[in-house]
Order: sequence, then structure tokens, then C-alpha cells
Amino acid sequence: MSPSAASSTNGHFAKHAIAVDVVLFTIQGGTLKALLVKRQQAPYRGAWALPGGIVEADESVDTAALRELQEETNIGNIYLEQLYTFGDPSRDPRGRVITVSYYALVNWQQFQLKAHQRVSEANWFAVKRLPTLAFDHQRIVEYALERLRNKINYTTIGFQLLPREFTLTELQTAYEIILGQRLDKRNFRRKMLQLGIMKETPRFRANGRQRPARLHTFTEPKVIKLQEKGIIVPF
Amino acid sequence: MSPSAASSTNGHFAKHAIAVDVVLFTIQGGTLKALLVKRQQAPYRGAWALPGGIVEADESVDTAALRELQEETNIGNIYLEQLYTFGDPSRDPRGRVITVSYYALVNWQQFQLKAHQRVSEANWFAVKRLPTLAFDHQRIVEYALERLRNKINYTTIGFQLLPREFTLTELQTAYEIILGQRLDKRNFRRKMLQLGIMKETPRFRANGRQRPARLHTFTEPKVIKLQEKGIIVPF
DNA sequence: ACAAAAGTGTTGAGAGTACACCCATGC
DNA sequence: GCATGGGTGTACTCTCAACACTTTTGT
Repeated sequence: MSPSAASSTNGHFAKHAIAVDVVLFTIQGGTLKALLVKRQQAPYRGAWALPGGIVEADESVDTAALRELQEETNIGNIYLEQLYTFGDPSRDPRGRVITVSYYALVNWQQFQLKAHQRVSEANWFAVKRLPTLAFDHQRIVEYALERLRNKINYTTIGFQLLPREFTLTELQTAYEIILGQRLDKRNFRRKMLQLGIMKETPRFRANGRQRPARLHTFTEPKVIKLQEKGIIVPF
Repeated sequence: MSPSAASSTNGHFAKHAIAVDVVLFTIQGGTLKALLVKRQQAPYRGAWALPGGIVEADESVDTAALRELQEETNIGNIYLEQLYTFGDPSRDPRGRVITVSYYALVNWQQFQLKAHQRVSEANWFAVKRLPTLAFDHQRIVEYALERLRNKINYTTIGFQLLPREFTLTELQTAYEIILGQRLDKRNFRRKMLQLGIMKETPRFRANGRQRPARLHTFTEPKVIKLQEKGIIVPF
């Protein structure tokens, strides 16, 4: 049978709902966190779940994910990438809900929860210590984490977690948190600088009572794929 | 809004259809080919399209893809992987059809089109010279090709295109076809054998009027991820 | 002066890459 | 005996990985 052909021959436009679910990552206080919202309705009422919702009839799935993300946050221009589509008919007890999952990365400093969201209980949780999640959301988070860990090795998505100007130590710390391992400072810096994707600014950040660190900025217009082997060969 | 929550509060189980589309690759006659079927209904009646169809109410999306694949082929146990979900509301002129795309790999020798499929016009086309495709299927094929080219570098999916026993030249040729470039014979063989994922058989294949080639078999139970850098560093 | 993080080079090991000839068979 | 693809080893280059001390600031 050819794709999408059934609708003209029978009543196959069925009672499905298409949802999107977004795993929004950030780094705060030295740990990788994900945003969760507390469900107001059954099923799983009161349980924590990924932000998301139903795709409207006239919007694309990608747009729906973006919209859900902006309903939770104030910032636009967030890095958002489709992950995987979960289509097990029993994943939602109410009926057939197919969900297209996404993950997104934000920089903690420029992030603010919208006022109404604070009321409706949205919260950040350390990815390593998540509460029990509604539906199959645990699995979605695991999948997102795996993708993030892979992709940080051959793309520049890691920069999405940092402010516009950052120190090399902040960059390294972000990589260490995501990969879950320490990296050698000299090797890391050499490799990053060799890539030619960031430049020094004339500014420094005075962090405390130590030597101030040089601020750098990312020079690429957007996330790019590196032809290199990767920052590290993990796992 | 919490995920999938809308259905219990309003009539959001809307008139969507969920389809699956499968890019089935094989190697034949020194070129990479994809299976296409000729559409019997409008829209795009008579145009070539990817095999696929509507997801039934009680089956998972992955199962639907597998079912569509088995409707076209006789063999089970085909490598099948989800690609991407295309959810633009205007991608199907009849209405809202969201498609979850997959790609699959089969070995040409053990492949047979089912009898009824030959009647309904299914055909292999060289990926480099595809006809004009229905819907956004051109884009799906491009996406599948990109994924295949990436993934052959750090997994063992390439073996899915070969018979159970194969010569090293056949393996190399498969890699060359997919990557679109020649590889060094000695380096390729050394690298492949170092991986420790295949073993010699006592058998040889007498190909024509040359020295017969040693047959090898893949020893891993399924497709695995290699911790290595890849067979080649392309692009 | 001392505590704390910033910043900086070199060396050895291993992987990647380039490269050319003999071997076994069928005709 | 010759045409054809099968099969093999080495040298060079480059990247990766390991490793420790000096610098700059605030207190």
C-alpha cells in the first residue's frame, strides 16, 4: 500500500492524538537538569511529566514543539531538535496518543520561567535524580540524554548551554557534566581553540578572589557539525 | 500544558492520520537502490512513492513499519530504524497526514518481491537517479541516505546489505558504494579484521576465472555500535 | 604571603594513510 | 601463459593522551 493512501479509500482518519514532549536541558550549579511540570489532570494527576501537549490541527509538529517550549520559557531562539517518535498504542491509558519527542538546550542565566508557570509548578530536576515520571517519559529523557552525549562530541550544541560570553573553564565544565567524566584542561583547550569556532574577547570575568578568566564568544552563526573525530572518545 | 493532557478536557482527538514510510535500501549491480511503489490512487496517482501506509488503531508505529515492509518483501528479520517524523500540515493535499519515516536494509540475494507486489508495480531505482516522487518523499530519501552514510561509519549496519557469507571485497564494495568513494584495500581489510566482528569460514567463492576469495561471516548477533572512530572520516 | 583558579608545552604511543607487488585460478 | 581479482607489509605522519608548574588576582 502506498503511503497516506488510505484516507481517500476508507475512514482511516482515526481517533489519534499527536502530542509533542520536550526534554529541556540546562546546566545549573554544576549539574545537568531537565524541566518538568506537575500534571493537573488525570491520568498521572500530580505526577511530574515533560512539558508538552497536543499538536493543533493547523500547525506543524515542529511548530507545536516550539510553541510548547515558549509557553514555558521567555526566550526565543532555543536550540530544539527532534528526537524520536513513540507510538506504542498502550503508552497513554486514555487512548491512542502518539508522541513526537524533542530535546532543547538553554543557558541557565538567560532563562526565566514565565510567571504563570511558576504557579502551575514547573521545576528543574537533576537528571540523575528525577522523580517518577508520567507515561513513558523516563524513557524519553534517557533517549534525550544519550543523544546529547553523542552529539556534543561532533557538533557545537554544547555552546547552547553557555551565555554569549563564557570562559574556557565554563565550557570545559559543561562538557564534563554532560559526559560525566573529567577532561584534561590543556588538551581540551588546545582542541577547542584549534577548531576555530570561537574567539577571544577583550573582557575578563572576575569570578571571586582568583585570577580573572578570559571571556570568549562562539563565532559560528548556529550549531554546526564538526568534521573532527570528536572532543573525546567516550564509552 | 502537560503532555497528552488535552484529550481528557476537550475534543482534541482530531482528524489526523498517522502514516509510516519506509526507505528500503539494497545494493545491486554496483549501485545503491531504493524500492518504490507506483501509486494506484490520487493524489499523485501513477507517481512513484515510498512503500508505506496508515498506522492501524491497535498497532504500534514501529509495528506498522515492519508490517508495511513485510507486505512488500518475503523476508523477516530486516534491519529497520526510525528516521524522522514529518509533520507539516500541508505535506498531504488531502488533509493532515503525519508520517513517521524509517529506513531498512536488505541483502539483494535473499530478497524477493512478493508476487502480488510485482503486479502492483514495485521497483528498485538507483538512488542517484530517482524519478519524481510523490509528497515529500524525495526529502525522506535524502534524509535516509544521510543517516545511512553517517551510521555506516560507527556501526555495523553495512553487513545487513551482504549475504551471510561474504568476501572482503564485497564488503569493501558496499562501503564504497554507500560512501561514494574508493577505499584503500589494505587499510580497509586491516581495519575491518581488527574490529574482531567477523571470522573466516573454510569456504571460498569462485567468482569467475580468478583466484577464489575467502568467505567471512559476521559474528555479532546484531548491529552494534563501534567505539572506534569510524571506517573513514568522510565529508 | 597564601589560597584559588587561570593559563601554558612537550613527549611518547598508537592510529591513520599512502603505497606496489606476488598469488591462485580459469580460460 | 595470460588476464583477473585476491591477498599481503612497511614507513611516515599526525592526532591523542599523559603530565606539572607558573601567573594573576583577592583577601
